[in-house]
Parts: sequence; C-alpha cells; structure tokens
Amino acid sequence: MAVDKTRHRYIVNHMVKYSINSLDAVFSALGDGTRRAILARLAEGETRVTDLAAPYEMSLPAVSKHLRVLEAAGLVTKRKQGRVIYCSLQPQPLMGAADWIAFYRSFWERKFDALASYLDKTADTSPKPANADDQGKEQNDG
Amino acid sequence: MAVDKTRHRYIVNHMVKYSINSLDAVFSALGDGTRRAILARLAEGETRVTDLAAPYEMSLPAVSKHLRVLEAAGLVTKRKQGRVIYCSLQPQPLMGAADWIAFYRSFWERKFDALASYLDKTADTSPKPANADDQGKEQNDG
DNA sequence: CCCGTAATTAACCTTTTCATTAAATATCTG
DNA sequence: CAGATATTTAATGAAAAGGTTAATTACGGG
Repeated sequence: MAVDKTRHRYIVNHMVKYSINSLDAVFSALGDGTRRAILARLAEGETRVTDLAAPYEMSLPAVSKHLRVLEAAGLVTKRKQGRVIYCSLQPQPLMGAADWIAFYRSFWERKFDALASYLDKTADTSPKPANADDQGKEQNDG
Repeated sequence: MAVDKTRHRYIVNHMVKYSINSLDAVFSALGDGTRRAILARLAEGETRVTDLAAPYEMSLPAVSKHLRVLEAAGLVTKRKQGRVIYCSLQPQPLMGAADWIAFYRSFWERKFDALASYLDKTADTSPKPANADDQGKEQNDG
C-alpha cells in the first residue's frame, strides 16, 4: 500500500497542475514565524482557532488574520462545527514549494560537493561542528 | 559526531549552524516571483546585475533592491570586478527552507497515501481531485 | 430570551514592501 | 580629463502587512 516515489511525483505534478495556489502566496505565508508555528501546531492535528491563538500574546483577530493568509495560500482549511472552527493543515501547497526548491537541487549538490572536498582538504584547521546530527529535525521553529 | 547519515547532512548542519539567515527572510525572499526568477537565472551561473535586470520591465534600481533582499536572506552574494557586479546563488539558505518543509514530510505522506488510494479508485476520469483528501476528522499520530 | 463563548469584521494605525525617477558613486575608455 | 557605463542611494509614493481595540455575527445552554 505504500506509495512509491514515482507515484508521489505523479501526484505532485497532478496537484500542481490543479492547484490554485501561487508560490508567491505560499512562500509569503511561510515568511512569518507565527504562521510557521501555526502550521507546526496544525501538523499535530486539527485545532480550533482559539486553541491556536492561545500560545501567542497577540490578539485573536491578529491570529485570525494569519489564518486567513494561510487559507488564501491553500495551506489551511477550516471546518465549522457549531460555533467552533477547526483548522487543518493542507500540505499540497507546501509540496509545491518544496518542488520549487528541489528544482535547484542538482545545482546545490554540486556546490555542496565542492564544499565537501574543501572541508576534506582543510580538515585539520576547519572548525568542528559541535552537534552535527539532529539539526534538521529540530527545525520546529516557533 | 553522528555524521552517519550523509556527507551532505553534515555539511548542511554545519552551514545552518553558522548561518545568519532566518527562515523569515528566506521564505519572504522567495515570496516574490521576480526574486524567484532571479534565483532561477542565477542557478545557471554568475550573472551581472544589468544582465539580471534586462528581462524585466522594472527599473534597474528595483532589481537592485530585489537583489538586496536576496542578499539579506543570504541567497545571493556579490563579487565586484571593476564596475561590474557579479551575483551568485548561495543555496544554503534554500536548504534550510527545504529542511523546514521536510519536517512535515511524514504528515503529508500520510495525506498523499490517502490521495493515492483515491486516485487509484477513480483512475484518470475525474479532473477535480482538489478536495479528495478532505481531512475533516483525520487522525493524527505524528 | 439572555448571556457567554467562538470567531470574524470594521476601523484605524504604523511599518514594510515594491515601485518610480533623479542624483550620486565608481570605473572604464578614448 | 571628459564622457559613457554599471550600479547604488535618495527621495517619494501607493499599497500591503501586521498589529490594535471595538463592534458584530453566530451559536449553545441555562
């Protein structure tokens, strides 16, 4: 049942094709720490607006506006149940953004390979990285 | 140490550690189509400011400002040779952005798996997949 | 029905962004 | 040096972003 990489690629292309979200909106939406934190929270699951707003010192309307931005970028959808509105992460546009970045992957890898040999050659004198392991996973930026 | 993953991972962490760029600046910089186009051009290689500006209708100072934004985000560096300034793509911050997005990968893959089964069931006949993965009451265990 | 809660909208303010044109700086060249 | 070229800085302005408080809409429950 696992979906292979090709399958994913297909799906991504499919979605990009049908996506109404512009990269402008998606990247701009990601350009605010509060909004990234909201997405991080939503990655844990559907959350109500009030709960989403609780951790912040800013007012509820401010959070509401951030949610509108995220919604406009297609990153968040809302579901109303009674007077409560539940927000969910909608990851497809993130995938579009990731795709854009991935387009340059071969370029950077060339760069990184070059840097790698540089580091190999200068191993004696180059500064050592203190904690090289889990950084990528701790990106949970608030 | 734990450089066990890949050489690249090591390098990326190294760079992240020494990077002065915030995700805010990087994602915001990417939130403008002109700037993304500039980066795309720079991915082909070092380019002078004037050449970079040529394809656009906007004035040279406008492009210059975009370059300043990209430079502030750490995405572009400049090299002066005589009166000409050559710009280069600096991909490390893009990597940081990609890492941020990748943090949610497991979440989306669950989504995409759901969509994949949808697509399997509906073949190619349906040209409107947009909300096929309506996540209303989806579980979260991540 | 009234009241409290959930959330948005309205009105407003300040700061930032994105663009412009004109002037300045720096450099190459005849 | 004079003049052309490459690029930035300055001054300016409109629009968007991000925040506030107050008012409003919409429900739910005694």
